[in-house]
Amino acid sequence: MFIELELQSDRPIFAQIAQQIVEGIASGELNPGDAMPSVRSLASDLGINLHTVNKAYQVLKQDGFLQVHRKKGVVVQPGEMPGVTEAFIDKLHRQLRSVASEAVVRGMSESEFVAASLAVYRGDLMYKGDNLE
Amino acid sequence: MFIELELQSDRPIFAQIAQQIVEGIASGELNPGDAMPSVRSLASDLGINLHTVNKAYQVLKQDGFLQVHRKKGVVVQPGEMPGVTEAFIDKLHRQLRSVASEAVVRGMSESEFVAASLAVYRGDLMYKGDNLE
Amino acid sequence: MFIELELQSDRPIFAQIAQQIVEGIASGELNPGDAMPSVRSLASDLGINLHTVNKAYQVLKQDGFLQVHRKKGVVVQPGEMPGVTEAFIDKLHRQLRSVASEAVVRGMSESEFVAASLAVYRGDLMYKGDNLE
Amino acid sequence: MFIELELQSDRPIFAQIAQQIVEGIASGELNPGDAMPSVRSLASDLGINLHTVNKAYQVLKQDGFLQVHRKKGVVVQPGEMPGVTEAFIDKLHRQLRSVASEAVVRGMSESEFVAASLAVYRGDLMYKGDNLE
DNA sequence: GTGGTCTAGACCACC
DNA sequence: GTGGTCTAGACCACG
Repeated sequence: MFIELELQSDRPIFAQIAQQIVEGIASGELNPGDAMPSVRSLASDLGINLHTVNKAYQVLKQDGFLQVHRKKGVVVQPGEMPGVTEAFIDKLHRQLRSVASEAVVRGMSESEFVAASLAVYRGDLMYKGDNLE
Repeated sequence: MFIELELQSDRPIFAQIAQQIVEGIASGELNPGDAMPSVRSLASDLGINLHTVNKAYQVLKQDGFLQVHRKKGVVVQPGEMPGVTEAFIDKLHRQLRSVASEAVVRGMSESEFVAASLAVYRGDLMYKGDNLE
Repeated sequence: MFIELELQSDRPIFAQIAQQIVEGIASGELNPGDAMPSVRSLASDLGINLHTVNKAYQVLKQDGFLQVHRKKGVVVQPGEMPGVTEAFIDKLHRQLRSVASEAVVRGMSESEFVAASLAVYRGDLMYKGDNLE
Repeated sequence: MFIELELQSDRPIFAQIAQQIVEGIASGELNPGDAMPSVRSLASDLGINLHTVNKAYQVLKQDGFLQVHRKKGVVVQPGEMPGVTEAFIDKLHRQLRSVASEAVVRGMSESEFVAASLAVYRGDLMYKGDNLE
């Protein structure tokens, strides 16, 4: 699991970590039940504070993507992943809307926009697709 | 031009204003050359601080969506709107990626995701569509 | 709003704070829309670190009892309080079960146990009851 | 005696064990004088550490629910079970209060709350009730 | 060793 | 002024 941080981004570090873990799950690089590195080791690997890693884990635990297991530490949700909840739909629409309106104003066509969405969606399945041969 | 703020959102108010102005342009509710309300009046209408409105305008001016006109004050870009720059493509991909990976993990199908993107893109053209008919 | 901490309790400080705020809402001492003290001021009042107070606020925000308002800081949920969710029922049963089984073994009768539950439930409405005259 | 652990619960394993033993006594599944499985065998059955089971036994011995018997090893308190001490009343009230106040805020009615308490109390007597008929 | 909690002190964006 | 984030370093319960 490789995580690359942009320390000087406007996006919080913990959010970057959380997102890349989700991407890892989406791509099949991380599988249900897999053990995550301990907060300490990941923090040390990334050269950041353990609390920052911990916050990322907490956020994902809260959303149901990770679980804290008493014996194995933090693991990727071994049971059922959270589904397409109403809250997620809301979030999805809000984020899409913010980016779509700018695309419209900048003159990006409908097909270009949809093509970009599709490409990105498929990109997240890259690894998994490779694994499935 | 109606702007609705969510004071308890995690999204900064100035960003909410900026986005809704872009949406207004996308939908055709705001047209090139239109005069924007003065910082003071908009701030007063929204019941917020002058600085907040000003920051929203600054951001949009910076991106080329607004212009400062000698007599009319702040106006919607009367000339050519900023196009699909490489920077925008990057931003688009980054934002899509963040939401797409979560969609994948939550089990949202490719077609559902693309349909959502399309719906949102078209939603931004709602007003314009109405006007065109 | 008075909060009393047991610094040497096994119960985390942040949890004590969170619970006493909920009790304050239950009793009517805190009403929807009321502004909570800032993390800094409450922390200073209680003689603890601001992060500890912050965590209590975060937990309550997560559960929907508090909201973070961009202008007023942290406020008591002004809209609808979270209802009797399935998750709460689960939590309720788990906690009741833990205490009820011990009550049974210690020979506390059914009526004594129910009476205690009732008394405690009503106790939480003490202030509110007083206010309603 | 069946003990089921939730490894990903926030509740310590030793506490889960201790509670389920108390529940076993409450339900009549475990009777005064009954021999408890040895620390080693129980630990092995549950697939956990010796120390963890030991700690559960220590806690229960401390409270008077278990006793160390010269020959039989650890047994369920053969004499008089601990009664309704003042310390227990305190604990009972503290725990009930924490859950009752949240119930009040969430709009759970007095009768619903009392009904839940009663149901849980009786639930702990399920087995015993079955045996008595 | 793990995660959970707490402290202390700092910088930041926002309003 | 507010809350949000990050760092550094510490202690604890748990397994």
